[in-house]
Amino acid sequence: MGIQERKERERERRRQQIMVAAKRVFSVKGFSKATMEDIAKEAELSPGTLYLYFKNKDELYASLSLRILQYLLIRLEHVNAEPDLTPDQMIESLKETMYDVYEFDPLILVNMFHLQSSEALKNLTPELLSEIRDLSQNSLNTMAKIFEKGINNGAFVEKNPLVFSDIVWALFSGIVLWEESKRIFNQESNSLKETLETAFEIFAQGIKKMERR
Amino acid sequence: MGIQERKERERERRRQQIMVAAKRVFSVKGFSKATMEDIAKEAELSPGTLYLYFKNKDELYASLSLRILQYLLIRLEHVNAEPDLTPDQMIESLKETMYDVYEFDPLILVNMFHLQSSEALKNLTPELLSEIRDLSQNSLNTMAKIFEKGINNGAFVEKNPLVFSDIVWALFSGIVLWEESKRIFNQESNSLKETLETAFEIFAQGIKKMERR
Amino acid sequence: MGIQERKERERERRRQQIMVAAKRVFSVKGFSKATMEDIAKEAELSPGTLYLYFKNKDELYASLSLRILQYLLIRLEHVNAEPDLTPDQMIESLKETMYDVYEFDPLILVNMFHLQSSEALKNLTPELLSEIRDLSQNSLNTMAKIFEKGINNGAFVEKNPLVFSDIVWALFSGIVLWEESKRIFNQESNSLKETLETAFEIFAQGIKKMERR
Amino acid sequence: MGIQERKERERERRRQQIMVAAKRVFSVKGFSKATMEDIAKEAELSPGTLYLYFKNKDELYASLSLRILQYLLIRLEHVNAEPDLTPDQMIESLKETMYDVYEFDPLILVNMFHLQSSEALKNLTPELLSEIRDLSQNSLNTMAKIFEKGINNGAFVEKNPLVFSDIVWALFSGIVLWEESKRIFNQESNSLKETLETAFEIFAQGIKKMERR
DNA sequence: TATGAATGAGCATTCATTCAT
DNA sequence: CATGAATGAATGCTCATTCAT
Repeated sequence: MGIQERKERERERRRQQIMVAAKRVFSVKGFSKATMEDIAKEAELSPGTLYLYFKNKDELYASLSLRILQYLLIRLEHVNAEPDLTPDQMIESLKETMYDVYEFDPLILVNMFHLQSSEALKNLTPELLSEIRDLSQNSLNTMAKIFEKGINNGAFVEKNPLVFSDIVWALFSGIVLWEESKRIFNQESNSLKETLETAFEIFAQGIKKMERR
Repeated sequence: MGIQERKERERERRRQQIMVAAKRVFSVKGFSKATMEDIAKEAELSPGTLYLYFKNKDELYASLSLRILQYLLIRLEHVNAEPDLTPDQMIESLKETMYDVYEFDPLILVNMFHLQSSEALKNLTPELLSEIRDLSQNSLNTMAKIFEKGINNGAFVEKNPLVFSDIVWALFSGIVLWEESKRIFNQESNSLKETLETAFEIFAQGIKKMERR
Repeated sequence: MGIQERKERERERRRQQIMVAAKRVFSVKGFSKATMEDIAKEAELSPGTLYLYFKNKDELYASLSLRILQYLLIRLEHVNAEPDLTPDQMIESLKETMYDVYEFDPLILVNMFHLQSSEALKNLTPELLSEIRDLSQNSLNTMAKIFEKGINNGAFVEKNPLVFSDIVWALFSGIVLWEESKRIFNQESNSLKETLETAFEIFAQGIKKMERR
Repeated sequence: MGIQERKERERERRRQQIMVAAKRVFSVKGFSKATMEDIAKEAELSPGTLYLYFKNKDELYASLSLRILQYLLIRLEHVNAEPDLTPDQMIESLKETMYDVYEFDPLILVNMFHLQSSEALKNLTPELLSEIRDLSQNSLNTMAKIFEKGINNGAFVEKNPLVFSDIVWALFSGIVLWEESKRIFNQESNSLKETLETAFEIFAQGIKKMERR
C-alpha cells in the first residue's frame, strides 16, 4: 500500500468520523439549529478542522444524504439480483429494504427533505449535486426494474414501473415523517414497523393481478 | 355591524395579508432562510407590524399550518357526511380531498414538517400548539371513521381504521414531498396528479375485500 | 373661572394622572425597561396621548424628579421659616423632611440618578432643565441657610454651610440607595428609618460645638 | 510556565482589555445607551469577540462592579490589619480608602446602582451574582470589625458596628453620586475631596466618645 | 383632543467561516 | 494537518414616536 493511499485512507476515516458526529447532531437539533461548533465538539475536533474535509455546512449535510442513498442503492441492487421472486416475496423484500434504510439512519432521512430547499442547493459543489442526483436516479431505476419483472411475468397489473417506484419511495418517506411527527405531537401512534407492514401488505394486494377464472 | 366587529374584521384581513406573504416567502426560501424582513417587504408592511399580529416567527409559521389543517378537516368532514358511498367512491373522494389540499397550499404542506423539530415547538403559545394538535387529531379521527364504515359494511378487509388513516396521510405527504424533491433535482417526474391517482387506485384495490363466489 | 382656566386645570389633571402612572411603572421596572405603552396602560390612556402632555420619555421622567424637588423645597422652606430651633431640633427637623421625601416617592428618588447621564439630558427642553437646576439650587441654598443660623449662633462648628448641605443631601441619597440595593441582594438590612436616625444623630453630634463647664 | 498557564494569562489580558473599554463607554453613555458595538470599537475588537469573554451585556457590566468591590475589600482588610490605630487615624484611613476607590473607578461606582434593578439581575450567572453578594457582604463585615475595635476600646459611642458601616458606605456613595450629578447640572460644586474630608471629620466627631474629666 | 395601528431605526446576540500560529 | 480565537455580517425582535382618523 503506497504512502499516498495510506493518506487517502486516513483522510476518509476522518471524514467518516465527522459525518457520524454530524448525523447525531443534526438528528437531535435539525439542520438550522445545529451549529458547526456542536458538530466539532461531538467529533472531538475543532471547528476549523471540519472545513478541511467539507466545504461548508450545507455540503457536510448533503454528504450525509449521499451516504444513505448509497446504502439504499446497494440494497435495491441486491433485491434486483435475486431471481425467481414471487410478487409477495418481492414486496416483502422491498419492505425489508426500506426498514433497514430506516434503521441505518432514521433521523437523517426525516431531515433529508431539507435538500428540497433550492436555497440549500446553492452552496453545494456541482460534483456533489450530480452525485446525489445520479444516486437517486439509479435507485429509482433499479426499483423500476424490479417492478418491471413483476409486470412482465403477469404478476402485477400493468402500470408504469416508474410510477410504482415513486409510490414505494413516497410511501416510505411519508410513513417515516408521519410517525415522527406524531411522536413529537404526543399523539398515540402505531409503531413504524406495524404501519409499514400494513402499508406494504395493502400495496402488494393492490398491484397483484387477481386471477379470474 | 358594530365598530368592535368592524375592527376585528380589519384585523383578520391584516393577518391574512401577512400570512399570504409569509406563505410565498417560506415557500421559496424555507423557514430558516426566510427573514422577517423578507416577509414584511412581501406584505408591504414594516417588520414591526408583523409582531402586532404574530408573537414571533415560529408562531407565524405555525399559523400557516393551522390554516391548511383547518381546510383539511372541513373537507374530511364533508366526505364523512356523505351517505351511501361505495368503496371506490370513498377512495375517490379522499383522493380529491388530498388533491385539493395540495392545490390550496402546495408548498407550505411541503414545509409543514418543519414543525417536527421539537425546538420549533418551544416558541409556540400553548394555545396554538394545542389547536394544531386537536386539528390533526380530529382529521385523523374523521378519516378513521370513514374507513370504519367501509370495514363495517364488509367492503374493506378488517384492519385498524386508524392505521388506514395513517397510511393515507403518509402516502399523500410522501408523494407531495417526493414530487417536489424530484422537481428540484430536475429529474423527470410524473405529474403529481397521475402518481396520486395510481397510488390511491392501488390502495383501494388493496383494502377491498374481493368477493369470490 | 374663565373657560381658558378651566381647560388649563383639566390639562394639569391629565398630566398628574400620567405622572402617577409613570411613577408606578418606573418604580417597578426602572427607566429603561419601562415602556411608554406600560405607562399608557397604567394610566388607562393610549400611547399617543402621552405625547400630548410630555415631549418624550425623558421629559416625562424628568418631570417626576421635578415634582419631588418641589416637594423637598417646600418642606425645607418650612423648616427655615421656623424660628428658634435648637441645633438638635433643627437636625431632627431635617431628618423628618428627608424621611417624608422618601415616603412621598421612595423609588423615583432611587432612580433620580438616571438624570446624571448626560445623554439623558439631551432630550430635555431647556426650560425643564433649568427648572430642575433652579429647584435643586434653591433647595441647597435653603438648607445652607438653615445651617448658617446654627453656625451664627455658635451652636455649630464653623464650616461652610453649603458643604453641610451637600453632606446632608448626599447622606440621605446614599442611605436610600444603599438600603434599596441591600434589599435587592437579600442581605439583612437595618430599616431605612433606623439607619437614618443613627446617621443624623451622628451628624448632629459632629457639628455641635460641645460646650462644657 | 506551562502552555495552559500562558493561555489563561492571555485570556485574562483580553478580559481586562474589554473591561477597560466597557468602563469608558458605560461611564460616558450609561448602561442602556451604551451598545455592545460601542464597546467593541473602543476595545478595537469585533462585537462577536466580546461574547467570547462575557456571556452578555449585563454580565460584562456586573464584572466591572465586581472589580471595584474586590479592590474595596482588599483595602478594607488592609485597614483592619493595622494594629493600634487611634480613632482619628482609623477614620482617616477609611476616608483614604474611599477616596482611592473613587480614583480607581470613579464613574462605574456611580453606575453601580444599575444593579439595583432586579431585572438586571436576571441575566447574571448565579456564580457572578453570589460573588458580588459575598464581596459586598465581606466588605461590610470588615468595615464593621474596624468599628468594633473602636467601640471595644471605648473610643466610640456604643452603637451597632454594622450600622456604622452602612452609614460610611452610604455616605461615600451618596457623596460621589451627588458630586457627579452636580457636575452634570453645571452647579458650582465643592470638590469631592473637600466634601469627603468634611464629612468624615463630622462623622469622626459624632462617633467619638467625648472625654470628660 | 384622543386614539392606537404602523413605523423603522436600533440593538443584542449568533454562528459560519477564516487564518495566524 | 490541526487549532480555536477572532471576525462581522446577518437577523429576530423591541419600542419610542408619529399620524391618519
